[in-house]
Amino acid sequence: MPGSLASSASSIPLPRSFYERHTVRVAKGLLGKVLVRRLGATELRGLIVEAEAYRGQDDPASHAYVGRTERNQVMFGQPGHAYVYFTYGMHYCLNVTTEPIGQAGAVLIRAAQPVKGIEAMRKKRGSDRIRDLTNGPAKLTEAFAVTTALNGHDLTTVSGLFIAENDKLEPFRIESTSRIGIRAGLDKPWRFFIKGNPFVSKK
DNA sequence: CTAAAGATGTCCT
DNA sequence: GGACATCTTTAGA
Repeated sequence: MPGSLASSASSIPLPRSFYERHTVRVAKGLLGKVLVRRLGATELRGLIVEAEAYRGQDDPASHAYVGRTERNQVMFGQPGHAYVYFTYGMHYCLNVTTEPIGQAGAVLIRAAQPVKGIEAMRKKRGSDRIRDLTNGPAKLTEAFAVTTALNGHDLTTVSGLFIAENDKLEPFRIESTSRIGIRAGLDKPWRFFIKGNPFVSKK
């Protein structure tokens, strides 16, 4: 698969400074980066193709809109950590924290393009179709075995879960829409995805 | 293919 | 008690 969008060998985590910025900027910046999951001898990799920005007081769609609570506290903490929550009684969602300490912010990773460990993802998902493996926030966490056990996990060191730069990435265009599955804050176009990528959720 | 509805646990008022 | 940053299955065109 030389030259393909999916090829990447980097295992260097993105630095803290990448995350310590305005959440919208981080959300756009994460497109094309590589989500890496290490489970013993198995390594899973996925190219991030869709993400949403959630901020704090100025964002009625955010968990942090109501202020600091036990669930959302990691959104207020150090940038570059995983914020994982459980929703709809059966699903997990993976976010990465943004903005300086004390300021709430997180980016929801909504979809990825499987790059490595596809067979392992198939087993976890119980699905044959590659396109259905990671084309949605809860599908992605299931394929990557992400649960609240990883809530607060630091993503800036090589470990069981981190995000790396992509070595060989073809140019792409970013498209934006309002965020999915929310009632408030629909005016903000804070959902970003790689235009034309088949692994983007919805359509 | 689209649309509708059910499953199910946790958070927060 | 209501809402929920979702997915799957089923029914129908």
